[in-house]
Amino acid sequence: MLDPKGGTRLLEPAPAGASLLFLREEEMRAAQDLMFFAYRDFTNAADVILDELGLGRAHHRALHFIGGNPEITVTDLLAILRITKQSLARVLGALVEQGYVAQVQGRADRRQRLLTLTPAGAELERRLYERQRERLAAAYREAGGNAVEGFRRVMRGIMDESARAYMDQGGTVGRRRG
Amino acid sequence: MLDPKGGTRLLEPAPAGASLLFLREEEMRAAQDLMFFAYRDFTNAADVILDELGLGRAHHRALHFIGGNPEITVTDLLAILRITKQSLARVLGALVEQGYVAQVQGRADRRQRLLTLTPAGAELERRLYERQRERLAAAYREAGGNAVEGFRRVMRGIMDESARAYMDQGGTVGRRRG
DNA sequence: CTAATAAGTCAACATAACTGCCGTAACGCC
DNA sequence: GGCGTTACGGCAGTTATGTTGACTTATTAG
Repeated sequence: MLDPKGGTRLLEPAPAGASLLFLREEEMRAAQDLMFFAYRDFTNAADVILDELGLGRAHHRALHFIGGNPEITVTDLLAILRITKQSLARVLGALVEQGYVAQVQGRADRRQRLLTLTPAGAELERRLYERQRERLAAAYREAGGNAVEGFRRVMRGIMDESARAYMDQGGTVGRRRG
Repeated sequence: MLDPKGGTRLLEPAPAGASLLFLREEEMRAAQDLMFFAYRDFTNAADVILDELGLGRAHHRALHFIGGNPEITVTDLLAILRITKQSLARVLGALVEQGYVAQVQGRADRRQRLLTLTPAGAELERRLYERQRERLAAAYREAGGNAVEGFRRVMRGIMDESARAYMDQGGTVGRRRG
């Protein structure tokens, strides 16, 4: 009654009652592989550009989320990246020094140093984005719209509640909207 | 005509004809977010256990792929992980020393040191797997079978050809089959 | 006025990756 | 049977990215 599919016609002899369990385990193991390989090759896509500039993936992540959240506070960015202030400071320091990120004092709260991409930062972020876009777009195209919707749903299910909330706000930290 | 949704009720003035392009860009940016958050929380799932044992994610990855490929050669494992010999040596050394991985000399080729999980290694790998399984299974359950198939197709499309080949062999390096 | 918050900073450390180079043993071919 | 290649291991040094804990300063808020 737990099996909606009914028959279990297997090609190999299987221990009685274990076949569904076995199939699920295979499926979960395969999912682990999917996560590893897809993420590895997705992140690799931008590495050529980063290497040229002597930047790393941490810089890319910062550029990505600052780009998506102009005037984000340091605290909010830390919450998204889930790294420590020190780790971010190193990365952010390099990005500011090299003119990719600008910091301006908050107007409502002058303790804040709001982060925004400079034109150079926006251009770099776009170049990095393009590389990953190529991979993603190709995968989306091959898989089709239906598959993409399924992909979204599963990925959403894997992430934390807080990440889901972030995505529900259209990939922003929730303040502005236009 | 390019906009399938009809109305473009934007809060900001938008360049004419850019709406479809805009939607695709939003979609691709959202996909980057999906990759980041899902992978982050997927890998986090096993961290509690790893921390207790003083191991890292690199050890987990090695355990995972050795578990899925008993008697894998060092060279094959390096090709899967795409790290250098030195990086693997550190991780593998710890796993062997702590009794999670056994090395036996190859029979056909005695230069090889075939890697296999010991019973303790298999048990640890299973504990780590269980943590990630919970997350994946919950996401799969919520999303439904159709979505899972789409997820698979998209993830497959994102990864390299060599990774696809690996997955086509049922998540093995291609030699044995049972 | 005082406590809490936002941000920055210093020092020290851990990890997981990298490079380049060298050595040994075993395989495989001409 | 010798020689080039492969599989594996190891050394030394470097880099990228993360960590902790303690401390400072400016500013906000109760």
